[in-house]
Amino acid sequence: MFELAKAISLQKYQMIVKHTLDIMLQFFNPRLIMIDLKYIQNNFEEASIKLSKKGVGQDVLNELNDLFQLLKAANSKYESMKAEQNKLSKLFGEYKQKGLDTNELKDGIDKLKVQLPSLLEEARIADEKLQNLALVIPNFPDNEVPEGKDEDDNIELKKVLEPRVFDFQPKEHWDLGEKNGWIDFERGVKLAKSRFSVLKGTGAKLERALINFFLDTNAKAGFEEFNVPVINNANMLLGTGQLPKFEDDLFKIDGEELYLIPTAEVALTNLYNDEIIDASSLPLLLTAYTPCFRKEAGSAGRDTRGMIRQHQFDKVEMVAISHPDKSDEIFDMMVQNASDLLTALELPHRLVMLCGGDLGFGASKTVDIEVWLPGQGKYREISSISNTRDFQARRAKIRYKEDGKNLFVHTLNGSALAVGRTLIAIMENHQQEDGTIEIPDVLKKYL
RNA sequence: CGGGAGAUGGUAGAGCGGUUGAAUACACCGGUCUUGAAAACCGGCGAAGGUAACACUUCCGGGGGUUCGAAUCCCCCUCUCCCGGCCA
Repeated sequence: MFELAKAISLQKYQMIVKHTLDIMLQFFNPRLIMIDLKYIQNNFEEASIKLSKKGVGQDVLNELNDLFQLLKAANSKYESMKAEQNKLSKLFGEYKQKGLDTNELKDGIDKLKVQLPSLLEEARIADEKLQNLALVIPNFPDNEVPEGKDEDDNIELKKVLEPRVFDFQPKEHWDLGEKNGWIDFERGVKLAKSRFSVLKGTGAKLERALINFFLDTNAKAGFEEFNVPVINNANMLLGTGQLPKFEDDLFKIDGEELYLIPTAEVALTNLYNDEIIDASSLPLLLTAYTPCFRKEAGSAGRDTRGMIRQHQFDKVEMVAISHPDKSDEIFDMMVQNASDLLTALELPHRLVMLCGGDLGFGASKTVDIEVWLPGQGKYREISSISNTRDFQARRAKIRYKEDGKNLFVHTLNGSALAVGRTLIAIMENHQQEDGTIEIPDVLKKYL
């Protein structure tokens, strides 16, 4: 997922957002979409401890709180004066109807009208400043999320399946891919640029088989299949948290406020953008296959060889829109479902709880699933399941109605699974000494 | 890309300068009736902010303007629908 900016300072925040937000606000009205300011205000200590896990300094929270107070003060000043004006205008109408003299009223209104614009402007500026800052504050991590800086501080929860012992030197997937004629790296680069590749023959068929296998299995777990646009507008990317902070990671359509999605999470979650869902229809379990597009801006030099880190890759994604009371339960189910997919493919893997520093921007809790790659002799991420609690729901205005009240849902997302990396894992784990690859039984009926 | 129409609450659909946050219908929720359900009748029913609760503010696609006052008038933008061209 996205790299979290470390050691974030106020100035850096303001610089990062200014440009993108300016552009976006030309096209979209700035609705009040942000983290829970009231919670921060009422639980300042707790909030700052939580956010420090994600590297947010206390100065940022102080600034946020000050802006919030400023906005409230400016608003109430403006609103009471506006109320006065509305009252007089109403009277004006009545006077006119009765044929009374309105001159005095008009004078009163005129006096108020001189002051109103500056008060409104004051409130508007406070609101804009507040939002600029609030939109780049990451989600609060759960209490169970371990302290830590980076992936070295993540905690292994469990291992599933023992890595196979090879009686020969296992090859890396790029060797196997070329030897079997499944992957053509050169021509992928020719067609687009580096970090693109071409699958062919059985490689291409396996990719398709995996997609179908994943979708079918997810359906059995209760997820409804969707086919969604892979181009989404800026407002949707704002809703799930990719914008404004991570624009550099996205492919943008030239001249339009449209982006290629970096994950189907964006489209699936935002299906319910600005909607109020009846509590009785929760949870909504959604799944979709899409290609995903990422600039990998911060990853220069990493995984340049092979198919691990591409600008375009296939993924089957799960998304859940959940009642707040049920999201932990659903989270566990999603982790289990993703893990079961790997088990069915006979791929050794482990579950890892991400530490605060490695947690994504919108996540309050994330479990990564890492698959064993014998060629590299390492576990590598193949799925990432996150509970964002109400973080995305607030931004995307996804609510549910219960007992007449509108409340924010919880949203969750997780890969099930990254298709290209699964293909790699199959090649490396099920390779034979002669370089051929044994296809797992569950896939055979899909070929 | 060219020509026409439109954008109002969950949906349909009135309103076209004042007390209309918005008629009406359907949907939905509560009640009466019923063994239970349906029907009928009565009542409620958009959202955000704000408040202890009221008050109050904002929102009729988005932005700006006219006016004492705008869902209603004017300008710009976006989107949708119909007709024509192009095209999977």
